[in-house]
Amino acid sequence: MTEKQERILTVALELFAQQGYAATATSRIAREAGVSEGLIFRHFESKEGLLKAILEYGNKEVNTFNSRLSTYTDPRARLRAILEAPFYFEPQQYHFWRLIYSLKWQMETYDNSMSTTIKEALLEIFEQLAYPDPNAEAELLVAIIDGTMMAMLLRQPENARDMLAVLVQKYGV
Amino acid sequence: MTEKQERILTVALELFAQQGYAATATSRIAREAGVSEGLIFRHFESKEGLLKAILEYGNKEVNTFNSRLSTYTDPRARLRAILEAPFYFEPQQYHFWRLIYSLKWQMETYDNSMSTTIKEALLEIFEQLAYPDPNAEAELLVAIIDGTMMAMLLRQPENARDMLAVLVQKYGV
Amino acid sequence: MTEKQERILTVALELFAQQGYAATATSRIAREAGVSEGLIFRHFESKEGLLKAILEYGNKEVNTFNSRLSTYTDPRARLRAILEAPFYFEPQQYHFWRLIYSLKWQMETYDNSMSTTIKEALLEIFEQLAYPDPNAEAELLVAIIDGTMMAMLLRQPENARDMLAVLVQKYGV
Amino acid sequence: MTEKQERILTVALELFAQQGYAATATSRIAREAGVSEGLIFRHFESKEGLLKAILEYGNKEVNTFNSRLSTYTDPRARLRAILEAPFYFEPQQYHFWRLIYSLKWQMETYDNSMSTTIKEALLEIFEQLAYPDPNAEAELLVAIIDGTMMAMLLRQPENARDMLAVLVQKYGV
DNA sequence: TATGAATGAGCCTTCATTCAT
DNA sequence: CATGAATGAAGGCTCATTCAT
Repeated sequence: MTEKQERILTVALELFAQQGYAATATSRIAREAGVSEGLIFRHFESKEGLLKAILEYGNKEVNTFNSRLSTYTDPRARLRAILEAPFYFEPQQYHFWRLIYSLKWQMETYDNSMSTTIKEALLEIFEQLAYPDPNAEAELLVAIIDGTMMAMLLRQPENARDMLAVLVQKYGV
Repeated sequence: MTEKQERILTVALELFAQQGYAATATSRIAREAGVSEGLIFRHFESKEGLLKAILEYGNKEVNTFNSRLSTYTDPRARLRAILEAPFYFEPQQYHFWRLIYSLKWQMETYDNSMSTTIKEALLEIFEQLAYPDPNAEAELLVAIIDGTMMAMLLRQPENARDMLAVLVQKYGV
Repeated sequence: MTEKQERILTVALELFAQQGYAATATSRIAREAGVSEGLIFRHFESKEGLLKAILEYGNKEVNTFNSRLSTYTDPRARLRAILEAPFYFEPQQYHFWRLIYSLKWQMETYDNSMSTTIKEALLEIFEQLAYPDPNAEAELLVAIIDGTMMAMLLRQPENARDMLAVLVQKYGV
Repeated sequence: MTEKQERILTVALELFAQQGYAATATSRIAREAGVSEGLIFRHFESKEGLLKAILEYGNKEVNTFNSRLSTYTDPRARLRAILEAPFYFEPQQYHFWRLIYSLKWQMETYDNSMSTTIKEALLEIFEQLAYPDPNAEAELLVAIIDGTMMAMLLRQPENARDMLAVLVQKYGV
C-alpha cells in the first residue's frame, strides 16, 4: 500500500463518514487527498470499490477487538468489556464507526455480520449467567450498545463516564 | 393539499427513507408518484423544500405523542409510556422514523430538538424518582431509546415484546 | 383592451426592456402584473405574440412622431426636430426604446424599418441643403442618432442639453 | 490553453454575439465546438465564467488599442485615431464587439469602464484644443462613436469610408 | 505509477405552454 | 374572462469513469 493509496483511504473515510457515501464526490476525495482523479480508479476500480476497501481495512480492528474479547473466560468480565467498548473506542476509529452506522440506514446493507456476532456472544453470556430470557436480553443489549454508539458518535456527551457507570451497575458487573 | 401533492410526499418519504435523501433522484420520485417532475418543484420549490415539507408533516405526529405524554402525572407511568414508544409506533410512521434517523448521520443535522425534548422529560422523571445520578440516567435512556428505535427500524426483531418486558422490568415500572 | 391586458403589456415591456426578452420568464410577468400565468397566453397566444403586441403598441407613437415631422416644410427645421428627438422623448417611452435597441442585437431582427425611414428623410434633407455627400451625411447622422439614443437610454448624462447644443451648432440649425 | 478550450471560447463568442448570452444554450456551444458539454464546465466553471473568460480575452485587444493611442502626443492626431477606430477594427474582433454592445443592454452591466476611459481621453483632447464646452463635446463624441460602432456592427454600410470622411472633416482633423 | 483532459449520463431546476374548472 | 394545477422539453451543472500521455 503506497502512501497515496493510504491518503485516499483516509480522506475518503473522513468524507464518507461526515457527509455520507452518496453525497461525497470522488473528485473531492482526490482534491483533498492531493492526488489526481484517475488514481482513485486505478487503485480501487470504482467508488464502491473504494468503500469496500475502507470497510475491509476497518474490519481488521473490529476482529482484533472480538478476539481480545474471547480472552475473557469469566462471563461477567466479558459482559463488562462489551459494555465498555462504545465508551472507549480509539479516537482514530471515530470516522470508521460513523461510516458503519451511517451505512446501516441505506437499503443495500453493507454487512450486518457485526451485530450478529455480538448478539451471539451476548446470548452465550446471558445463558451462562442464567438470565430468565437470554434471547431478549441479548437483543436488548445489542440495541443498547447501538444506542450508546449513537450517543458517542453524534452527541459526544460530557458525562459519558457516568453513563457507563450507571450501565455497569444496572448489569451488576 | 391536492391528491398529487400528497402522492409526491408519500413516495418521497418512502424513497428518502429507503435509499437516503442524497441518493434519491427527483425524477424517480416523480415517476413513482405518477406525476411530472416539474410538479415537485412547483409545489415544494426544491428537493430540500420537499424534505422540509415531509419533516413538518411528520413532526405533527411527534408533537401529538409529546403532548399525550404530559397527560401522565405519575412519573412511573410517564417513564413506562416513554419506554413503550419505540415498540408501538404506528406502522405508517415507519418511513418517517427511518428518515429521521438516517438524517441524523448527515452533517447539517435537520433538527436535533427531539432528542433534547425527550432528554429533559427524562431528567425530570429521574429527579422525581430520586435516582442518584438523574443526568446520566437520562442521557443513557435517550441512548437506549435510540438503540431500540434502531432495532425496530432496521432489524425488526421477532421478540420485540420480550425486549420491552425486560426493559420495563429493569426500570421497575 | 381590458385593464389586465394593459397591465400585462406594461409589465412585460418593463421587464423585457430591463433584462432582455430571452431572460424574462412569462411567470414573472404574470406575477408582477397580478394575473394568472394562463391569461398571458389566452390574450397573446405566446411569449413572442406578447412581444409583437408590445411593439405594435409602441409603433403607433413612432408613427405619430414621423407624421409630426412632415409638418415641417423647411429642411432646417426638420433637421433640427430630428436632432432634438433623442433628447426629448417622453419618459413613458423610455422602456419602449430600450426594448427596441436591445432587440437590434438579436439575430432575427424585429423590424429595421425605423432606421430606413429616418435615413430616407435625412437623405432628402441633406439633398435639399445641397450637402456634398448627402448619402454619407445621412448614414452618419443615423449613427449619431443611434449613439445619442444609447447615451440617453444607458447613461442618461446630466449635460444632455449641452450635448444637444453642440450638435445643433455643428449642423448649424 | 488547449485546442478544445480555444474552440469553446471561439464558438461561445460567436453564438453569444449572434443570439445573445441568455438565449444561447451551453449544449449548443458544446455541440458546435465538437466537445462534450461537461468540458465547458470543467474549464470555465459556469456559463457566466465562460462569458468572463471571453471578455478578459477580448479586453487585451482593447488595452492594446488604448496604449497605442497614447503614443500620439498631438491632440489632433489622437482625435483622428479615435474617430477612425470604429471604421477599421479587425474583422476577427467583430463578434467580440457585438457581444460587448449586446451586453450593454442587460441590467447587470459587465464593465462600463471602456466608455469611461475613452470619455476621459476625449475630455483631455477637447480641453487641449480649447473647445468651448469640452465636457459636452466629449460626451457627444462618445455617443457618436457608439453610434458608428452600431452602424458597423449591425448594418455594415457600404459607404463607411465616406462616413468617416465626413466625420473627420466635421472635426477638422 | 500517476496525471488530468475528456466524456456522457443523469441531476436538480426552469420555463413556455395547455387544460380542466 | 380568468385561474392555477399540470406538463414535458430543455437548461445549466455534477459526477463517476475512461484514456492518452
